[in-house]
Amino acid sequence: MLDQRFDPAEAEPRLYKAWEENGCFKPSGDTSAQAYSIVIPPPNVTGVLHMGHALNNTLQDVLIRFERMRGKNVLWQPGTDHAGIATQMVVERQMAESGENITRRDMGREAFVDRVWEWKEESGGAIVGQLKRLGASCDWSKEAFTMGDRNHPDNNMMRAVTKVFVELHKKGLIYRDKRLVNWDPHFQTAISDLEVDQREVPGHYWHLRYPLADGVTYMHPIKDEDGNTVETEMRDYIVVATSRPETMLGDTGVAVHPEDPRYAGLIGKFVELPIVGRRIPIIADEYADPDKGSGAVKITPAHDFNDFEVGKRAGHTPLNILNATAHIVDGEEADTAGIPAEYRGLDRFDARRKVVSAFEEAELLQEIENLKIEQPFGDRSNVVIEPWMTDQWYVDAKTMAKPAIAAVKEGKTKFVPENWEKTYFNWMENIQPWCVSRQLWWGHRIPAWYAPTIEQLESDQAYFPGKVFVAESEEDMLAQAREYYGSEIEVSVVDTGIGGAKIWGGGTSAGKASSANIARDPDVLDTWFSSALWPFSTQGWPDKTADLDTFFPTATLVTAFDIIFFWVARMMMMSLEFMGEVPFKDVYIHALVLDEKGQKMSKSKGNAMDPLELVDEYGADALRFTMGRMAGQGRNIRLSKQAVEGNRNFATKLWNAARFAEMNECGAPGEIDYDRVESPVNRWILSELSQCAAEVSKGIEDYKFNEAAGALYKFIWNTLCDWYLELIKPLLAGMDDAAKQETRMVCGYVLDESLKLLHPFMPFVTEELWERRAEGRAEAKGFLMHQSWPSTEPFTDEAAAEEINWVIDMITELRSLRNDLGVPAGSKLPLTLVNAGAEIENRAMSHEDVLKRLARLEDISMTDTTPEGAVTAVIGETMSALSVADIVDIDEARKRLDKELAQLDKDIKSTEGKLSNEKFVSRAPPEIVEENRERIRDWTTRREKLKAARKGLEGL
RNA sequence: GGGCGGUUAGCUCAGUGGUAGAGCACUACGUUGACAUCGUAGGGGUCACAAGUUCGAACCUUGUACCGCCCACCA
Repeated sequence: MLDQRFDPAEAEPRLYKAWEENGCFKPSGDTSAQAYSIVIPPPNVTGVLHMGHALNNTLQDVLIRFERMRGKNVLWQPGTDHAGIATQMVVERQMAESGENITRRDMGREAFVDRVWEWKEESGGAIVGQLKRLGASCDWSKEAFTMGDRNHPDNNMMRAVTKVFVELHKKGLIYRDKRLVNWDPHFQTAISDLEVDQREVPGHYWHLRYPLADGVTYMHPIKDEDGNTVETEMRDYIVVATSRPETMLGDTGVAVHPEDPRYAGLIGKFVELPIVGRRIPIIADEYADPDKGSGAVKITPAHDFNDFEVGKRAGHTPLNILNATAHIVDGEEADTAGIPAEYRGLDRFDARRKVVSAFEEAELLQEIENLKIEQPFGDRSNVVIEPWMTDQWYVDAKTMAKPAIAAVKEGKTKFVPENWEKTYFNWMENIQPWCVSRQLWWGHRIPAWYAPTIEQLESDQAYFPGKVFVAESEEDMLAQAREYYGSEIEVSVVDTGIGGAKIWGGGTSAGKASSANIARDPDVLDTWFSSALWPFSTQGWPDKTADLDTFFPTATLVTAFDIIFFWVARMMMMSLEFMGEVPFKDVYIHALVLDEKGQKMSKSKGNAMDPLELVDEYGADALRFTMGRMAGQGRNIRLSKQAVEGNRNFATKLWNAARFAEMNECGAPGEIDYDRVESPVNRWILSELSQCAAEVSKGIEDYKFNEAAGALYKFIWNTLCDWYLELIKPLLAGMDDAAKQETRMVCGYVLDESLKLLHPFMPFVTEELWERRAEGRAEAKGFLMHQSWPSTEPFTDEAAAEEINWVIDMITELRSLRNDLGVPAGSKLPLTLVNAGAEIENRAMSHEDVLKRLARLEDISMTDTTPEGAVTAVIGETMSALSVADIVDIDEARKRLDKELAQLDKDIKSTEGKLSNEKFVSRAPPEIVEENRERIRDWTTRREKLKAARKGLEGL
């Protein structure tokens, strides 16, 4: 006997364990079947399941369970991402909080990395357990990690990353370059453009006067509000504006537009840079916009991306004024830039204040403008990013993007919804070199080594970068080195163990002429570098494996749009380069999960909903179904607790339908022969079922999860429970054994088929019912999750549908009538059908039990003449008489008829108008015209009957 | 500055040319041994605005307004 209700808290862990222990998530291995694979977007190993994960993984699991039931050889590849900065951050924080009073630098690189591994093994990957609670049917035996397994240093994940780096380097697609990067002074590492957030913050423009050198003056025009020059003023200075005054310490020039008449005479002259006293030239460059600010712009090539380009054009050597922690430089660099002692070592913001007050004191501060400015912030550190000159490794993304663009253009990979292709193209066509080196310790170490060149060695010079060896292993590197140096020179590998890009900038003393010290690049690769290989590295690449053959390329990638650039684009590039194929056929981009007010959920806003709490409260099925029902294409999803509650109720509804089936001995018949089903109500539900099956399949195939889930909701609740189960009650309680047997069989069958259709969305409650409806069935036939997907062949019986729909309409209208006329809910009415005609009379008689039961009728009789002293109404097209005694509100009956007559008149009139329009009749498709004609005929008949009924009410 | 999307019932949203829909909320009534995590019935919308295309527009076109988001080096 089924319990009163489903208990997710008890059932879900039990069912999940059973699936897992029975290897249900593994591919079927049926090589004759089509392979279907999805790689999970690997959550950070530090991650905690949030709503985005819940949506993302629910949708993947729906696809996976659907295709598995359709008989494909299915793999859902799980795993986690080592998440360089995030993980290093977590462990460092933990160390700080533990009171050990030891920093990562105190520990040294090796010990720290060990510590991170320990953390990963002990407390990392909690999210995996959370995915299991959602019901994710990943093949956990294949769980992967972007850093591989430290106990097997030869693991393929490590080899894959190294191989890719080395080969790209060989092809010239990875190179070293010294240029401006986005430098994060908090983490002291370079980050990529994508890891920088532009945020609007309150700020200022300081308008600074730079005195002209050599006594030069010029006439500056003063304009009025309309832009007309009203007077001119003689100036011995030029005004520049900046939001970062401290950068003036590194200015190498002032640029004006070559055609700006105001400054034409100043080009080639110099300004005397305050504070540092350096003479810097006024140059002409089109970058200077005459309409912005004063039209003159200070140029700081070492600390601004635009200025870098301008400086390069003008032949200026960039002057670095900041160190890795964004303090003003000291020592040699400070000497070069002429930075006064009192500025050296200052924090950048202290330096800013000091610079501003120096200008103020010198009466060179023309104006301070208060406004909002866009500033770059590190997306993880939340500190202001500085453009900074460093040596880094870059991937030539521009070259690699070309095939990736073509593949989408050719339709080898499709975006769903399609409009995301635009976003993809826009990004790819304007792609910048991808900075892949990070000054961190946690990650894939760059397989590059630096050594002195032979010339440097001979002259005992400091070397940097010297000779660069890029190799898949230290042995390979040493082989290269021996070949390079010859047998005379001894080679030894040293590990400086110190991170930070600048270590190479200072120069390292060379070894003696007879021996060369070689040091490995201390930096690691951007986490996304290894994530980019995920679709093939997880299948064993670079080894040739059976899994790689079978499951690459994958079928579908399911992800949110915010990851298109970080991940999708890079997987495309890497797959095409190394596998010669796209990594996935479809990219389904789903919505973001927002709160009820449409705000992004975040911990800091305090509006984050915890998916696990919802699972605790309502069950995983309810949350999953909610996600499914809301996952249309494009839109954001606003999640509310109420919605989840409603879908929990849906699960309860299903559960109770199963209880009803159990009580009425509607068992599990297995396959049934549709042709032998006779009763219209049973034939009708079978046709409704087949339609539902088709809609669910189509919905999932087209990634219209909301349509699939909506069809299920409607079928199970509104069709199956509200009507079918009610309509068969008389049959199940009746004396006709044949009909009873047939109905039990069909009811049981439809319920089982519904469980299959619902399973991808609600795996737990359906699996539980599958087993509970026929004890031991799981053992005999296997789990529900391994059953075959229901047929989507249409089964229709129009006659049965028409008949049952007539019954449904009749009941609905009678119920509505009773309500409107104030008939007490408990009282049973006698119903008389007037001149109904043979077909209707037959229907009424064959469904008498159901009509009486569901419309609360005393009895049903037929007559040829309108009865005296009765209230008549029109139901469908049949005039029906009800005894006056039962009707509480005759006035309401009149009103009801009047209202309906008025509406009918209006409808008829407007449709007649349409039909009398010659253009409509001649140009509209004939079936539409006919539809309108028929409508008028029906309405007119009905109107006649309504009028007669209304007349009958006059005297009452 | 460029791009994308949105505007339909009180709320959250479906609905891509043929009589405006669902869930929740609301109102009334609850009887039938699957279900009160429920049932039955009901109220509620010039589909943001304007012009156009069409026999016919929530839907196609153009424009306007407002709201989101993404990308971009404005001193």
